[in-house]
Amino acid sequence: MNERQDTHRNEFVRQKEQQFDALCRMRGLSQTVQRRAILAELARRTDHPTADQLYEELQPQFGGLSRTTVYRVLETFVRIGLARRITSPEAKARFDADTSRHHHFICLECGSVSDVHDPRLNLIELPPPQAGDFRILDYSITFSGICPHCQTPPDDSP
Amino acid sequence: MNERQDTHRNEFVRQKEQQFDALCRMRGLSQTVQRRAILAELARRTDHPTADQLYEELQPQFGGLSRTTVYRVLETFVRIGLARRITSPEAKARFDADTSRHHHFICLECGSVSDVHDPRLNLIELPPPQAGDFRILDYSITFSGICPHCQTPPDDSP
DNA sequence: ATAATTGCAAATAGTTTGCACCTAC
DNA sequence: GTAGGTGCAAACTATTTGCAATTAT
Repeated sequence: MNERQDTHRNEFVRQKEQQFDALCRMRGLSQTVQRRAILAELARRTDHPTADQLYEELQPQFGGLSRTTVYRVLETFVRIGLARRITSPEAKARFDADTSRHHHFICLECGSVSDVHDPRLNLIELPPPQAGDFRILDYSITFSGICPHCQTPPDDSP
Repeated sequence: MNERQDTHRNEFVRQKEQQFDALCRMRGLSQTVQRRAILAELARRTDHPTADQLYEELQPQFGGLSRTTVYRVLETFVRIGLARRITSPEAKARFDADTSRHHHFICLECGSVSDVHDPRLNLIELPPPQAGDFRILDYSITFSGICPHCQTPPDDSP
């Protein structure tokens, strides 16, 4: 029943390992045991684990793995485009008095959040998909990029 | 130049205060100075402030406001539907080895995150709006609701 | 009056940093 | 051999909790 899914997953893991290999060579990064293990575990899982969850899973398998390393390796993966960080860059809660459905833009540079009022987005009749027993109550679109304020970055050029 | 915007904002603040009033009466909540002040400040701002930003802004204005209270009041606002929390419920970073564009479902109950593979979402040609000097690099849709696992909640009924 | 709410201080959770040792290339 | 990577302990930041004092109704 899960055989086909497993096959897909294994194929995905293999792809990721290859990509890792290539990226390391390209960027002059070391292929350490820790990085391999963390990547394999992250690629194998579909539940979007936290750093801590990965640590808890891997630590027993080879002693002396450090939580710190997991955090650092994940950061590296994100930097080189091998993985993505779900949820906002700065992990602090932000609040909005506007409870109507609308969307947000988050600046990757400064972390600021602004409302997105593109009329086209309101035309999209996003059909709360009832699929797979998920009871979808709401949705929101988060755009990410560079805000006007950060377009001309901290004047480094003379 | 900002006159019209200011008018709108003030109107919005007023609406919010009314809503607060109604909700308090309905739910038997106290209308404290702190709650009024935090609501007014949150409603006035459009930058989706963090609890700390609100605290820093309000604290000087009336001595003895506590950070704790700001956190608690915001939580209350969210609970009664007066405000929204941007970013995921549990504010920890989650990672995903799948770097292709796809979307997520987050369970409001248990905080689990799963991929959303609704084909209709891929049809939506979301036009990275260049509007207002925002350089939009990416976007993702986050659905929220109740996951299959949490549909029949922790058996409280006898 | 009395039940809800606040403030303080201390605890907790997630994440980062400094520095000495270790390892991949 | 050496630059880059790791582990440990300690620091930091965001948030929560216990409890006594205060305030809204």
